[in-house]
Amino acid sequence: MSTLTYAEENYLKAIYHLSDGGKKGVSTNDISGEMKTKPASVSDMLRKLGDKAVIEYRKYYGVHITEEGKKLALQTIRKHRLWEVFLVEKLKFSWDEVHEVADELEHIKSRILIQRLDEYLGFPKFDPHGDPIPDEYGDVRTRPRLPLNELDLHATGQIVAVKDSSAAFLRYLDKVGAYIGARIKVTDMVEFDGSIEILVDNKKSIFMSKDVAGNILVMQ
Amino acid sequence: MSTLTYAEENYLKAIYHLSDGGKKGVSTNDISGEMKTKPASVSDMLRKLGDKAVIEYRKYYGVHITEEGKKLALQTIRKHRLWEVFLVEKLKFSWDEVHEVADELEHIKSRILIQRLDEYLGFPKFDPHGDPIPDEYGDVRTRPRLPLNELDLHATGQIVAVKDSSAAFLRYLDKVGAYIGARIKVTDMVEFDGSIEILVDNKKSIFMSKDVAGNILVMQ
DNA sequence: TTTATGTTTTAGGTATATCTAAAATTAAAA
DNA sequence: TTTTAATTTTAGATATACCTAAAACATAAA
Ligand SMILES: [Mn+2]
Ligand SMILES: [Mn+2]
Ligand SMILES: [Mn+2]
Ligand SMILES: [Mn+2]
Repeated sequence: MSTLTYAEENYLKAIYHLSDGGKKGVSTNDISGEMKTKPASVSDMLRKLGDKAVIEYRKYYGVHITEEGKKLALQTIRKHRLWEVFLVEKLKFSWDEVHEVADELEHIKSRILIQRLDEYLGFPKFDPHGDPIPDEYGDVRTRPRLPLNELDLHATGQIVAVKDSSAAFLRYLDKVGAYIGARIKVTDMVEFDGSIEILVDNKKSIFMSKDVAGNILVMQ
Repeated sequence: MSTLTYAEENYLKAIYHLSDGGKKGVSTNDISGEMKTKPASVSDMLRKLGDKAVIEYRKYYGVHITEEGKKLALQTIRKHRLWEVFLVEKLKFSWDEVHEVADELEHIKSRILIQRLDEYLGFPKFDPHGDPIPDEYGDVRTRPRLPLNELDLHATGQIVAVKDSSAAFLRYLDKVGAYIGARIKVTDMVEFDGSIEILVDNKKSIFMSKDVAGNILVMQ
């Protein structure tokens, strides 16, 4: 099992996410957009990742992640999400501040560090954005979840994650009082633009656009 | 204030240590030995560090660290030592396991991270090896300390730090029962080779070579 | 004061990770 | 089926961080 550089880890993680966990192929342009590097740089990197057998690369036809690549990507994701939990739970970061720092911390190479961190945090199963934390072996316990805008009128559910975890979106959620774990009920729907009104914890009413609702994931 | 790469931070830290905190000049060969890179690579790096004005570099005559360089080196040292405290105090690492990991963690760029970590750890003043942790502004509270082998017979003191913090030496100290904070008394001295016997906490007697004693720092 | 030795620098090369500009390829439109 | 447009790759640069081998330099020894 060859070891990856920081840049290779970042690309592989991007490919894993873009491929929806290895289900779809991913194009050079998609990766370029995600990584904010030029398509020419992506082509270079894909050749290298192909040589290391973490992706299957057919020129001009995009890439698929291999089993080995999936395993390595999940290790990086595990580290990223554990560090996010640490930052929020222990260092009192807010959930919109953790991403950049975790993007650096995820590359620290030490098996024992991650094992001890996991233990120290009480073996958390989800990160501050509701995303599942893979275990040591790369197993992810997924739970069924769907975008809030797909709920029927009067349906109830619980907010379990966000699709968009940009600082701007997370701060907006803080402002209106939506949070992971909140119990919600759809109290109104506007046919015209798909915007909805929800009741949070049987207390607070929030009105939101379809766009916002589409980035909130709920469990029914 | 230009920003440094990981490699530049590592070299600057080495130069700071080798120069005894900026007091002495440092040679290319010394740096080469410390960094385990070739002298030719060191010359390259010195030119770059000179351009960034963190050292004063006169070809063939070694380098001196500048005020700006000292400040930056102390920031890296601060981060290194805070992470070491975290690893030992929170993640239950032993003091001989923390160095390599802290050598990676020290490069994470986030002011707020270090502030919060410092706070979370209770603003520690010394790392697990007894070395002082510089504050945000690079101020170091030093305390007078001398090698144990320089103590007179029957003198008392307290172990406050180790000079050599290699895993082998630290594990040896664990084995014989010497630790930071221990109160000691020199109970015997062998003229011939400088080896000594000390009494730890008025309980345990330890016999050690001059070499070992020279790597233990005490406060009287 | 010249020579020898050790130290340091330069010259030139490799590997990673990026870029721009040009060429190649695929896929869509005419 | 040919042309066009979009995508992707290659070619050639740049920057960092290392290397080996050769040249330059400082200093200690003769
Ligand atoms: Mn990253
Ligand atoms: Mn997250
Ligand atoms: Mn380091
Ligand atoms: Mn230390």
